[in-house]
Amino acid sequence: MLNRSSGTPTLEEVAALAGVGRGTVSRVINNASGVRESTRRAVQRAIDELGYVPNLAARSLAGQRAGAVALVMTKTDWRLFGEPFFSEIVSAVGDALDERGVQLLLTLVRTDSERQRLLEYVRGGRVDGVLLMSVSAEDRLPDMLADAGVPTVLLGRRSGDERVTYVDADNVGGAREAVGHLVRGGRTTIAAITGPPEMYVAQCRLRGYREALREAGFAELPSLVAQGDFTEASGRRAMTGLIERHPEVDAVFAASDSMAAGALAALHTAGRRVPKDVAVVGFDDFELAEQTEPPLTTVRQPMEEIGRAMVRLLLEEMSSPKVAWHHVILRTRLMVRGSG
Amino acid sequence: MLNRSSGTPTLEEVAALAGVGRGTVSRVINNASGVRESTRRAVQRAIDELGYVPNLAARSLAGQRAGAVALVMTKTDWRLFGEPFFSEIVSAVGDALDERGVQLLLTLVRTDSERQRLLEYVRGGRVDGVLLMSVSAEDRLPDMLADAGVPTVLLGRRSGDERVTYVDADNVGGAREAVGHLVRGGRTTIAAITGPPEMYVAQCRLRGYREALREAGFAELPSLVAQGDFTEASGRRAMTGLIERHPEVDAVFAASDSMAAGALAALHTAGRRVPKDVAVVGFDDFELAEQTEPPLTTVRQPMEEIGRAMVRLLLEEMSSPKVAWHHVILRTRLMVRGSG
DNA sequence: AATAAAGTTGGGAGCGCTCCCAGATGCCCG
DNA sequence: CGGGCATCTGGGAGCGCTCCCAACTTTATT
Repeated sequence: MLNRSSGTPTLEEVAALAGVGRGTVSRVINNASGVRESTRRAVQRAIDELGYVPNLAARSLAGQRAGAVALVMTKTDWRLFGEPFFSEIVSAVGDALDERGVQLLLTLVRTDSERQRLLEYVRGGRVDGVLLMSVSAEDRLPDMLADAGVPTVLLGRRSGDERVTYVDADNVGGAREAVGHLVRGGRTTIAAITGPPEMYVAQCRLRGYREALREAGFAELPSLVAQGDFTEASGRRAMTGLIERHPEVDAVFAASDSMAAGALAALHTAGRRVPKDVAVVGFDDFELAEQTEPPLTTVRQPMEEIGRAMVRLLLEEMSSPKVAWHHVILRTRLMVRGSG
Repeated sequence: MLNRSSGTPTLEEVAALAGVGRGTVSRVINNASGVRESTRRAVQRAIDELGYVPNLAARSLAGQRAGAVALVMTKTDWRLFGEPFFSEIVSAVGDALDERGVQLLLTLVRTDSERQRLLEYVRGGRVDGVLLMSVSAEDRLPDMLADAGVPTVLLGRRSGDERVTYVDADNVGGAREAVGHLVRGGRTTIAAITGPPEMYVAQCRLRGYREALREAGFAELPSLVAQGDFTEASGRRAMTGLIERHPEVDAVFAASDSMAAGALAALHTAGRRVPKDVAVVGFDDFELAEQTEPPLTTVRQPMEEIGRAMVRLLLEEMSSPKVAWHHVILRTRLMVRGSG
């Protein structure tokens, strides 16, 4: 009985209308090769006429795959959602996935029970792979997923020898470029405000700062490095201390825009003019960066590319038995604005 | 052949282990009635032993429903994601849905093509219902979904006579309470900074302001009402104009926290002290509100309840043939902080 | 022109689950 | 102690699709 013209049309109905078999229609909608062009067109016409949309459930059931991947973010990420940083990645990931006909499941992991549920989800075959937004160094989730045999790609890495596939920006290079820019601008006493030392990304950015100073032939004063925790308040505090210790400071590299904004505030309070007296450079290119007074010079990560790379690696890992960890490091770009 | 002990266990394997039929296991995992307690326990034991997780795809295919709902947000919403406003709703929605075993699909609709894709998705039966975050007045998406026969619930309404099920906060009441608070604080020249007049939510908040003035027996001066567009910059501009026109202004009700923050900045520039010279009250209770100097007194919407109500209405509409539009208006709460 | 080698196509056999009905079982009452 | 009714339980019939192999066409080769 194929003539029930009610409800959503099925593949079988398309086949009947086009006068071909199910297999052929399946090949057409999956863009598989081995279909004569004329046949393909006929099938396509039938699809359009019926307004056929493949049933996802049937597809996953028969195909033994979910046709969906999870984009997991932790509580912390959630906060940052409004930032271009994340929304751009999510957009890029969404686009790239859509092109492949893979569904994106945005998943929020805040508590341990939610983490457990994710694991269950994944093991239950509801998703074929997992994309993890920034994970902290002590988070074992990536390893658990890997152990469960689930294709996984990380955004950023937890340490220098990450054993899971990841995509990261060139934090060292970005920081070096930023500080190099300060050097070329004639600054001679360049301070740094770093992130938590246990975070790999903070280590990288600090390393870039050091390398740039060395390249410039500057001595490296430990007292010129103040530690923050990536928040605005910590940036303010760090900058205040820096001014006290080194009143002669004429530039500062902050390892995040938030801290740079804090530094800006502290400099303002201390009566220093930016960029005249002190140049400030941040990192991330958050929304915030364009709204500060003056607008922040900062290092931008190629979000679009990062998102696309993550998807590419994940799909690769999904299709072929995992043979290796892939690591992709993407170049950053210095956005020169008013602050330095 | 049931003894292939490889891969994910199936319902059939659970049934075999428990010594019952498929139907019984199905009843147990779906919490259906009509299973003897002893049988239920035996099945549960088998489920635990095998670590059985139902296959979602098979379930939707057989059950003729997707078991998922989409939470749709527009480009604008995306921006606001970091705000408690949205993340709280998403959390609440996610929790409520999880309890019902329904999957949440976070969907981003930025372009027309994405809007088209959503429609296709929905029509393709990939989701059973749609939750729409703030939609603008001229957006026809809700109607299109309704026409397609898809259960839909809106957050907020597009106009006074919205013909789709929605959940909204009591914007009028919230504004009235905020302005009433200003009145009780002894303020006599209370200005308002409104949102775009074509937005229903802006109209409501303005109405609340007017009602409160009327209640207090104050005359309503049109020149005391300045228009903004919910952004910080517009709030700053509006406040500057207000100060020029009415140097005697001693309080301002801003229809959003962002605009209130802008007003704060403008007042600061003009040398007015807050709350001594001018009291400021916002609306939304965004993250921002606690960080301003001084912290912003504002109107908070019951996000948790809003999210839960949306889910409840959606599930209701999904299970029963749509017979009526449901409208739920939730009470707001005035958060009194330092600014007024 | 015959035969081999590609290139195409149809459709059977499930994927794991829900729905639903027939059959089995248990229980109460006369 | 048997009939009748309510309560449980088993399993057949799909849900719509992909995979895959056999069958059929077309084209190239000798």
